[in-house]
Amino acid sequence: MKHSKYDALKLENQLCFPLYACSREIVKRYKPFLDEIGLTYTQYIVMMVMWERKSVNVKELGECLYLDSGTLTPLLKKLEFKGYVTRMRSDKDERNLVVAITDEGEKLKDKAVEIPFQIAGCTNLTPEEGVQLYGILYKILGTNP
Amino acid sequence: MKHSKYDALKLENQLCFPLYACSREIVKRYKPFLDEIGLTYTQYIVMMVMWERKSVNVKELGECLYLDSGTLTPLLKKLEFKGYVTRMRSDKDERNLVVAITDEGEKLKDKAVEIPFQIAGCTNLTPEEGVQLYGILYKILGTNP
DNA sequence: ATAAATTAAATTGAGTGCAATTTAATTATA
DNA sequence: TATAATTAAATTGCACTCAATTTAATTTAT
Repeated sequence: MKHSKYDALKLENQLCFPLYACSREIVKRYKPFLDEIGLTYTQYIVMMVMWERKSVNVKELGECLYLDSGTLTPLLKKLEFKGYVTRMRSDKDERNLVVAITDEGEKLKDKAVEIPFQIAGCTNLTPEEGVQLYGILYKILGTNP
Repeated sequence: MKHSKYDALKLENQLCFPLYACSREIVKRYKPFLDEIGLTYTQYIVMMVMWERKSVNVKELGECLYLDSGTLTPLLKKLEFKGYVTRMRSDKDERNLVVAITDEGEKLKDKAVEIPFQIAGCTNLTPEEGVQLYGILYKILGTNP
């Protein structure tokens, strides 16, 4: 096998590329299930936070999801329009926007609860591989660049 | 620890979420290096294919990168405008668009060759973890949903 | 040979992502 | 206490990403 100083530039020698491709691939596999409840993938993970926390401000949401207000502001307006959350400035500090789940949003949880089980079979990872992957990904996320 | 039937909907119990977050995080870490050569991450992986293959059609490129013409067509027009590739219909089959690297595109490779080494230190994974991650990601990509 | 089916790109439109800037509110400081 | 610095969202603008449709070329089936 011939070597060149350019080997490091080959797609097959990258870790970033399969990570990027895999991420998009998995989101694509969620789509048919998310379509049934009318959410995009990003809206779904926002709702996951809402189902757990009931009420958060945009900053906290951004910290949970690694997203900023440029992404979240229009997305939250859509979720508000669909009736799943409310958006109100905080009384204590009017810079903060409090996002709170509605009854409709709570109801959606009962439809969404099936999704993790429906999606479970869509990769062929062993439980050990799942655990490994989880650990490695969070190790990367924990690294300050 | 209390359990609920909604546990599977918690963000911390998802594999897809850290994958999605990690992918975006890594692309973000490439940005300062890619800025120096004036490419976006997606343009960079397209150029990686071009540096290896010299000439491909859009379909092949899409298969390599898991992207479709909706993403590739405008992106390739930008790379053509920058002078790194040419775009020409195939003589044999005019449905195919042949994308070929230019001399300018080849020159860019010498600037880009440093990037994999500059980026190498940006995660704290052990070599074993890198290999594990690589294997697991390609296992997922190889799964037909 | 011609019509029907298939294929490859391009186009369209909705929805992110994100860097950079702006606006408004709050806090820290001279 | 005015002013400066900081903070939280919103806004702006550019670049994807992808489903669905359209257009044009080629194959297949009649």
